[in-house]
Amino acid sequence: MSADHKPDHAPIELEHFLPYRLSILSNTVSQAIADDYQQRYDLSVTEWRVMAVLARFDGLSAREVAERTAMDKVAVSRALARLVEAGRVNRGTHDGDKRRSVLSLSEAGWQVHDEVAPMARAREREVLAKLDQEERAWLTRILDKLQPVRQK
Amino acid sequence: MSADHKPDHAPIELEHFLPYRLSILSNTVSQAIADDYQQRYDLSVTEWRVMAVLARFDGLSAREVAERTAMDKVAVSRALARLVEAGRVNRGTHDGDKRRSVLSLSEAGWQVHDEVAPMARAREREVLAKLDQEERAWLTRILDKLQPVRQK
DNA sequence: GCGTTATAGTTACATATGAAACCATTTGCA
DNA sequence: TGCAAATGGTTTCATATGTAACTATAACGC
Repeated sequence: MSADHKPDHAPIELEHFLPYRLSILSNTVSQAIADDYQQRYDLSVTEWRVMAVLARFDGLSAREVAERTAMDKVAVSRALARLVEAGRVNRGTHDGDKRRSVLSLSEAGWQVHDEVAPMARAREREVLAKLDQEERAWLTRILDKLQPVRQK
Repeated sequence: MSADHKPDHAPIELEHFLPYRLSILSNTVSQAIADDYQQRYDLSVTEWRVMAVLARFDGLSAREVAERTAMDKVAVSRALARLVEAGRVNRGTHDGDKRRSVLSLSEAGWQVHDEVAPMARAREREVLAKLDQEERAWLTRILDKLQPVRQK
């Protein structure tokens, strides 16, 4: 009820606090997309991300997938276990290195990808539609500056 | 290795995909802050958020805390259980409604708050320091437009 | 070649999180 | 009043996630 201001304690105003705002926004956006496919395809966000990189980069190892998705290797391992189990990803062994896996989308995997990708893109467009051209350009520029480009 | 482009499948480029970028950025920023206090004060992010709103709004109920933190009531309930247990939050019962709790920071709670808040603010400044004045203004404007201002 | 160290990936454990069921109290209304 | 529906909050259960330990293979130094 009463919004007591305590000047001596300088409390943080969450609604203006960048980390908090980013967290809310990120969750809202990701959740909206996930809602589209999560139950329908029995596919988690991490699994979807793995599929997305395999769609672009065929034959990656699990470690490389982890790099490209910015997920840790355990998460990738688990996502892959489910994806292989579901027949959405083919897993082979690297010729010269038996530790490495060689991953690619299966036919079924491509089918799922080709249905989910447009939905994800559509949701992104919905979000970006709230901004005008100039704002979108600034957003890209700002994200580029804030993001410690970790492309290895 | 080979970055095969599959025009017939139109894979998503994660590194340009807004939801993905937001997710990475949000995690990076939040984690950096959490690292400052997490172990040192045995305080989780959710607990810290609860403390932050109680610092500003004294006497809230658990539900009101949930509203203000955009967390669900289960998460708030758990965070409060730990905070009360640790003696950082005082929990009373509302006069006219025995279901409601009446929450406020204890002395110890204020002490923790007064140490953590400056650290959080400093981290935020570090992030924002990567942007110039104009970019910061745009960022605020963009977040305002993307965020469906859910102040009830 | 052979032992040490590094790397790819999985497993185990402990903790976090969300959904639904649940209890207590209060509200709405016949 | 008195009872059905709503609300505040907690507990339960199933699942997700992170850290550390572990297995297998490969690379390095000599």
